[in-house]
Amino acid sequence: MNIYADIRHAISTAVGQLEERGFIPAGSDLSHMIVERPRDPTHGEMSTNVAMVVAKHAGRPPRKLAEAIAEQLADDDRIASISVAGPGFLNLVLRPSVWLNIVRNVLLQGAAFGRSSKGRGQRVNLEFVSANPTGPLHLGHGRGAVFGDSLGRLLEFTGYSVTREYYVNDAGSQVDTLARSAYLRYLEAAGQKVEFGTDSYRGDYLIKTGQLLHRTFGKRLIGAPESEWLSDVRDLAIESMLCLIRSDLELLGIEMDTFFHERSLAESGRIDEAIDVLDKRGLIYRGQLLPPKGRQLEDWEPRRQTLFRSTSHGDDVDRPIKKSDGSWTYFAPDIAYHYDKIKRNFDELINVFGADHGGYCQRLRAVVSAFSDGRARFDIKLIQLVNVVRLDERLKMSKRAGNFVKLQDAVDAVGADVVRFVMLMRRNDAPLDINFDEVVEKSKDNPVFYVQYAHARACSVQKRVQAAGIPTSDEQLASVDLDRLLHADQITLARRISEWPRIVELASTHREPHRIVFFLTELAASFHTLWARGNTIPELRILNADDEAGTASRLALARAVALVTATGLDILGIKAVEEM
RNA sequence: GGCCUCGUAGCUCAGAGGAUAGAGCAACCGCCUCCUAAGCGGUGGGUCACAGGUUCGAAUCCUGUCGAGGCCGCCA
Repeated sequence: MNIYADIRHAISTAVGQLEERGFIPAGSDLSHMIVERPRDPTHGEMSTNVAMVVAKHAGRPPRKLAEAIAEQLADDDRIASISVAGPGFLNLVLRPSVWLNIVRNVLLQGAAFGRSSKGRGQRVNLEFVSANPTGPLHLGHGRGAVFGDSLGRLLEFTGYSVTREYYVNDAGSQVDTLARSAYLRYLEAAGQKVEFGTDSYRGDYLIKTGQLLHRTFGKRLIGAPESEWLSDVRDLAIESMLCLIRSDLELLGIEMDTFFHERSLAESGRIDEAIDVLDKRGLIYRGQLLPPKGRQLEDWEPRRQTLFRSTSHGDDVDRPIKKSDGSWTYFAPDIAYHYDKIKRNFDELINVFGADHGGYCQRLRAVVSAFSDGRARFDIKLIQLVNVVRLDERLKMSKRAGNFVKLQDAVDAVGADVVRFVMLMRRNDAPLDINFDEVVEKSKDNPVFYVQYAHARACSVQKRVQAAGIPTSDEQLASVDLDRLLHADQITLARRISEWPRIVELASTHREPHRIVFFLTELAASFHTLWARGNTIPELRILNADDEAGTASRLALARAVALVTATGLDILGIKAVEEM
């Protein structure tokens, strides 16, 4: 139940009635109508711009139109008062019982409150993380992982069917580098002294892989030419890195549905197949690219290459799919990969990429557009950098530099819930600074605890009452008289709770899980406010032994807060704590 | 040079084309005999980078300028 949608519907109906009466011509376009909570509380509890949207079409001044619509709405028993303001806003105040009934609904629906079927079961392919299988995940990967997973939960909550997919880059030269590095660790495990070049992965996470190689192959690979061991070592090293990555993801409660291996594309001839499809559409040609301007390439020479005419699908320059030696570029398997996604018949593709892939978006859009004749919905969410801030020090993470912060270290330090929450506090396209000192603070400076604390407080009163033997199941609370919750702070809280379905819908539509975080913080604030008010106004204290009926209704409100908070945290992939 | 993402309070950031642009932090002043003070209330703080345009109305949409970060053929 979304009260904003309900009232919006009532207003649409009112406009329809005015059309029927001939007050305004038929065919009003209400697509720009907004029904929202005004920022300024003196503008009522709900406001709409409908009169201004329709004014031109209606050929009447907005204020006159607003008055007519207000008249139509006069019989609606949900509306306590309605007024015309400013250039033609309609400001509504609803009867308190409307908000309180929503609270009752929360108790009846529990975790299902706010759930919707907006997505109508549409199948979404959600690709995220997709980090190269050459080492453990760092914080930057973690941000993409948390974002992707929470977005998946959000979409599922709103009626989509989500496939979480990880694209494993196991075919490029970086996995050969991985294999050579693992081989060095293997020699080390066999008791040899080795030296690591600058072009190898020197992280100690490969030590175990080296030992595993030693256990598997014994001394057989020592001194053998690379051509004899590379492929075996590579396979084992990749598998070992994927284990590492999977366990990193597990730390955050993330489980992928599909690991799609790049190598499977070349092996099954699917790259040729995909390029063929493009070729038949006249999008593949041999040609020469201009050198990038404003940037010095020392060894630049003009070369003829096989190119994809991405410019005919919105890209700003055509893209090479083959190197001059005739082998595929990185782009070619990606083309095949997205061809495969489209053939799997998803209604929508969403890719979660790191910011360094920004320059890659347009050509991928061109690919998807070319394969689907512009019909497939395709969204790329770029995840900006994560900086770890400690005092004035900002350490940028770079995988090769070795001074990156491992995801696992962060989770060990502050816990998975805190890591997840912090990662989701910013829009995905804004850089994120994490101050680990602040994030473990147990105060309102730390939004994780602020939200958790609200939930814990709400739970604590319930436990006390339960201990006293008073029944407090959600069902029982749903049947108590809520209409006695008439204090402004109580109604404010009920209103806040009522916004939840709308927030969920907005977050889902925009694919922005951070909106959930902001809502939960505001909900917690409203609850803390009411709670503290109980210190000065005894009637607002939730528990009052002399007033059982009042206690039950206030408890119902608190329980609704706990339910919505827990539901919201669940979308973020965070456990709500009951005691702190 | 081109492309991408941005530019909002001292700091970190929200902001479905709507009204006098909001939080939190930091600063200052208050609130525990009493449900978790891990909390609450109050005060101060703004040329929404800049300039045009679109319209009843722009932080939001369009164009340009400036600034930050990211990316730009045989790396993935």
